[in-house]
Amino acid sequence: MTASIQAYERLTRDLTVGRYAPGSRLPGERDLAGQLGVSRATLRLALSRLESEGTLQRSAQRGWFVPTQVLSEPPSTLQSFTEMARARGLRPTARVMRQEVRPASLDEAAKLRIAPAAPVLEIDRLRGMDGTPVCFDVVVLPSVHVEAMKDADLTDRSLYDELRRLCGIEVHRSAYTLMAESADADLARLLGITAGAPVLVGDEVAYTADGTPVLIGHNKYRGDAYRFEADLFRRA
Amino acid sequence: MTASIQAYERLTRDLTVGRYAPGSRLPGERDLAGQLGVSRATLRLALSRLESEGTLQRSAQRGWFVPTQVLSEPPSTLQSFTEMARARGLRPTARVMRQEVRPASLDEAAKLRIAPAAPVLEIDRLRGMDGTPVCFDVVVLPSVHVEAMKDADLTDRSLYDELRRLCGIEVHRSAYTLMAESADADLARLLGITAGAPVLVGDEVAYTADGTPVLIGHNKYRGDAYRFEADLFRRA
DNA sequence: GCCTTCCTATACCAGTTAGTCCAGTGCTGA
DNA sequence: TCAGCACTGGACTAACTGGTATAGGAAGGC
Repeated sequence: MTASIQAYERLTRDLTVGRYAPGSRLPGERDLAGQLGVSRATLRLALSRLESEGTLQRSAQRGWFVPTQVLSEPPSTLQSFTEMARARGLRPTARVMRQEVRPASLDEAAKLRIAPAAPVLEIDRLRGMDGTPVCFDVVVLPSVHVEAMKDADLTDRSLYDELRRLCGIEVHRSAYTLMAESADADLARLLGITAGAPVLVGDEVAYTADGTPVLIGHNKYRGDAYRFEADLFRRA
Repeated sequence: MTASIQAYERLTRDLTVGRYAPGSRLPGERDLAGQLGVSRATLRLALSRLESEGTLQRSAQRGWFVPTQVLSEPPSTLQSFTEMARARGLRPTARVMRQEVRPASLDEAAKLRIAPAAPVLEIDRLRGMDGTPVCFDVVVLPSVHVEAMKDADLTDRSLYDELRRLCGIEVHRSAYTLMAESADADLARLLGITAGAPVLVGDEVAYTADGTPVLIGHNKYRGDAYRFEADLFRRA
């Protein structure tokens, strides 16, 4: 049994036993090393291990702290499907079902601020997590990005990543609308649910930092497999 | 990550999110340092950085002020049902169906950060616009507000308004979760829809500016009569 | 003998803390 | 009108913190 493992186990015991209260600061590394009878370098090995498993939190030049069990606040940020899946430890998948250039509808032209019937690229994808289909995803890109994206392979890839890589475009803001609907027969078959089952429908217009529309999104999520989370703030 | 940078980011977030109104004075450096869990010297590093980029203005011997010109558009804003209806030119209604004190469940106690089985006030309301039922709304308030609110008349009134009037409480942030479900028979009858029709279910925990939980909300909206809109921002 | 691995000991650095003292501001009450 | 006073940011200090780099000792395998 090495000294660093002994120090680790001793600290683990002290922490589980409540010797150091949640939120409190541990004694300095020099003191702690003395108390445990090991050198500072050895103690730091043990502390790093405790940090990596979340038992302790380090704060440079301030000390080591016992985490408070306060649930973390989910920030109100825009996460792509890919990022969301990865944050949950799941593998995001995407099967491209359609990828073609067509004229923009009036509504799309208005949202993207382009001319009606100007060419747009529509990409339909069935998205899943760990293989289970979760969402049917339609994206419409304006003419300026058609050339760069019309032959891009978006299978199992993040659209946001490809937009950045191929067009140098960074999505900054997204106007999102959510509603609940019933699945029709086609959608039900794609998502593996029964017709009439509830789906969460998200309509999105994404913009760059300077306010240029980048894409229109239309997502239909399985009601039982997806929830939407956001932080809302009240205007002062 | 140094403590001063953490303090800087926390303040930036609070400012963009509207925690401190434009033109208002921040708490004194000593108070603010305490709130952020950082020493005054470290806080002043963060404040100086915010001043150099124009986010804050200092006034010696008086305090730190938020510039009057708006800094940036805040993320998705929180609108009460009442405000939302009025913004659409509709008359908000609310029929109180239940208003009683009961012990908190384990889950509620955790979310409200109170003791399990501590008394909470549950208020069930059927909310409508121009008389048409749109939403079944359950709110749970923690023990501290039970006395002030337990006999309040919330018929056709905004809960947020009454909280401000009777408890001096201002809701600042709300963590919102949305999902799609099917209406069961009871809910369908209340909302005047058929059983199995899609409903948009919102779960909410609302907080004051200092992070104290104020209420838990559980709202079930008619899928065909309500959409949820938000602006989401991508983390820089 | 020679290498690796683990540990100890020491020193220095930059960031942080707690504390003190100061002068200016703004309110209150005589 | 003015004195008193609580509070503010401004400035500074001494002590302490983790982060990092260095050198050396002890044990074990080859």
